[in-house]
Amino acid sequence: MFTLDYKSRLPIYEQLYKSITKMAALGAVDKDEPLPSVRVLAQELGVNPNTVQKAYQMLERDGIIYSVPGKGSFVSGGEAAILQQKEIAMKKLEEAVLAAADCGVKASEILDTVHAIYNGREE
Amino acid sequence: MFTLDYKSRLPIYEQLYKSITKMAALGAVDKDEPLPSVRVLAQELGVNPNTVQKAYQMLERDGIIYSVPGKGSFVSGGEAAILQQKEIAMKKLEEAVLAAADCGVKASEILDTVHAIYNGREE
DNA sequence: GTATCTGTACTAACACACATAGTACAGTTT
DNA sequence: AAACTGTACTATGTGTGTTAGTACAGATAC
Repeated sequence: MFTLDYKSRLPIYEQLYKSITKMAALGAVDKDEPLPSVRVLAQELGVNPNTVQKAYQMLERDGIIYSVPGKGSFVSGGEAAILQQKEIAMKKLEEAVLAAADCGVKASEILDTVHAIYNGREE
Repeated sequence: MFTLDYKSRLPIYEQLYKSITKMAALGAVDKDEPLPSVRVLAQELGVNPNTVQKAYQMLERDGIIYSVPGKGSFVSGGEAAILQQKEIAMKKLEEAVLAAADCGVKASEILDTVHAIYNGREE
């Protein structure tokens, strides 16, 4: 269900956070759908329950999921996730464009790249 | 000369690496211009000489600078730096565009953003 | 030649964040 | 009652980044 890179510089709990946020944003999980329990997911991934809990807490703090003691954790409506993901993407886009411009890349080259990516997506 | 974020998750030696690479790529430092010595720069930045040396070693490994024992460290021609920076920027661009597309951002919106950035740069 | 700079190469120790291990408690479900 | 859920807490291990200190050889200036 999730793919982790245990050797990444990114902490496991952040990888989990990003994974679940992305799934929520893309609609891969439905609203109010239950997530695996802290203990179950920890065992599935081969990590400590504390690590999963940390990710869940961050997700709840940001409105991506909500947790009910005794019942479980569930994905909220995807709006918060979508907005967050879009904001991150646009910020990264701006950074990349500015960096490319600094290196002398022409606007046309950037635009061509964007076109190529969009064309490659729908075929 | 350099701005460091001592609390960043990015190690200081990597911040230094990126700073110097960017300066070399943008022509802010000339070819064969001497860099501050390991010890001097360390004192200026308030860090350990070992940390600076680590950055210099990585820079030399990647052809951004060259070091001569007994003499000092000097910036190479900026070509390697420019190529590397451009490659990084284009890769980030692709990532950002894909992420934005996943969130339902239209191609036109991306293109508008790119245009806005380029227009904002020359005025 | 001496002093002082340079890069380079080590070892030892400290600090911090991440992750683990274990325990405990209250609420929910069966 | 049993088995699950989230939550909270302490203690411990571990790896990485950083510091501290020392040492040596080459280059430069006096």
